Amino acid sequence: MPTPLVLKLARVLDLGAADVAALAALGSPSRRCAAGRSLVEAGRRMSAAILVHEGWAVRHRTLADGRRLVLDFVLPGDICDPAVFVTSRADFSMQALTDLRYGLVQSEDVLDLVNRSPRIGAAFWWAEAHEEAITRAHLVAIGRMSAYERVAYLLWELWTRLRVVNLADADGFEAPFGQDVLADAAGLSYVHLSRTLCRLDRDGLIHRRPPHGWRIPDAARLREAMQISDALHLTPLPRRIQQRLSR
Amino acid sequence: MPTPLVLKLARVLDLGAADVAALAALGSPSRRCAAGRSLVEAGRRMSAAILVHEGWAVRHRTLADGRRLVLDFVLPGDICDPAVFVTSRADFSMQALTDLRYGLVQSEDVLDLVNRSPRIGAAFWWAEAHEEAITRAHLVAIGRMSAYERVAYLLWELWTRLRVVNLADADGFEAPFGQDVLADAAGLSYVHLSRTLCRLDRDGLIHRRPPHGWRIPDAARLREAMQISDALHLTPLPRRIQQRLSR
DNA sequence: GGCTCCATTTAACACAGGTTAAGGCGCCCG
DNA sequence: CGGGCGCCTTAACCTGTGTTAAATGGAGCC
Repeated sequence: MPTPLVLKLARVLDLGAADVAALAALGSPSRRCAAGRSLVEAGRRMSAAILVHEGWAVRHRTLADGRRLVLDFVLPGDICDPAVFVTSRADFSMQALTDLRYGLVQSEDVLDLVNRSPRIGAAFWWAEAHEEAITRAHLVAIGRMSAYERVAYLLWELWTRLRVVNLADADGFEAPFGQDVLADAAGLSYVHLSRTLCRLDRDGLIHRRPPHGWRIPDAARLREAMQISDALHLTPLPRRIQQRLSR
Repeated sequence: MPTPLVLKLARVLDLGAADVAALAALGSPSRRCAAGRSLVEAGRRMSAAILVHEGWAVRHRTLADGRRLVLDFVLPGDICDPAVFVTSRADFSMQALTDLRYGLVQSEDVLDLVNRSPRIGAAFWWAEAHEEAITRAHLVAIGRMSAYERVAYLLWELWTRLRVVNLADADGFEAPFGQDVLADAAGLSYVHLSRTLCRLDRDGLIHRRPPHGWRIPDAARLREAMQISDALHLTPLPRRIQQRLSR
């Protein structure tokens, strides 16, 4: 069974057996972290990238008066801050939503890896660019979409990302968090988030199976509701580029 | 006179004369583009990163029904999409706000540069991470700050970034665009943006000198208004990392 | 100087979403 | 089996921001 990171990268890069082995070894030994704990604290100096093997986390940021925004969800196979080594201090916090299994990749090691193997390098680059694309889409959603569209978008994004790493099935997924987290990701109050979910439910765009099940009865209608098109860079790289990586 | 890119990177990395020369040569020959023209169209395949030498641009995204969000401003010294080579299609559009002088760096060349010189590589990495930090801060601003705080934040961000490349002075800057652009960056209607600017003006946080002058009479009070702390990774990299780049 | 054009401001009104508070419901635990 | 506790939902009300439209003001031009 390939690791989630390999699953993700395999759709973008042609990976040889050696690459797969190298990627599978990334972030060992694995460490654990209990649900609710913070792995990264905004403002702290960071010395390693965090590769999540198993479990869910969020990156978020809290304003002086407690208002919080969830920047994104960190899923298995995600590298939180692949560019640590050029980043002086964390500009976000990271918190485990479930018990977590993860690994660290020290800044210096990232640098060496990237320099030594163009393919692993590309993997880190891609991870960084992917993360940025997600953040940009999120920005558009929060900046210009209505609550209804925005929540539809977030659910679709999660579902899409989970399917890539085989953690969702064709008609829905399990998400281990409460509505407060989703509200902070959507930039809504939890009350209005609840209203909005009920509407999506009533309209048949989603179906909730408590406590944590989200079914998507009609993917096409959900996509239609969200006004934005899929642009998470999940398609394979052009051959031209791939060849340059093979040296 | 160092190029804006060099000015920016010099605060993060210790650059030798050779590095400076290499960076100064990036993105030649320079090309021109008239104000208002699009340089990148969302959904198109991109084949080069764009290094802006002179002038202002924005990256933005438009929904099906015309609602638009400005993702960020592209200033001299900024590399738009340093990670092009791992990115399949543009997920944003880019438009010149003024006449522009810029250069292209072909995807394949980025890859070679990055692999050949660890220092130039780090420069691209840093540019990508910096861009992402800006986007994240923007996300927090739009997601959880009031219109007042948010506009204060955007003006402060522009001012800060411009000072890094010597394009602003100690008490303000010139920004060559109308309120509609700023409104799309703040995720507000232009009417409410105008109201908000007037309030900021009345409160003495900013002073506008038409048509394009923005004075900041009291930087401390502006920062106070914005609830968020500077986190654009503009501080030097740790020595430990720098040493690894010198090989 | 007066006209036109464009960007900005003001005004009046509408509505999405926030706030506060109360109610429902399932789940754990005694 | 009953009580209590979290979480989610509903309701009523309030406010910030959007919308539409008209007024103002400055820059260029005749």
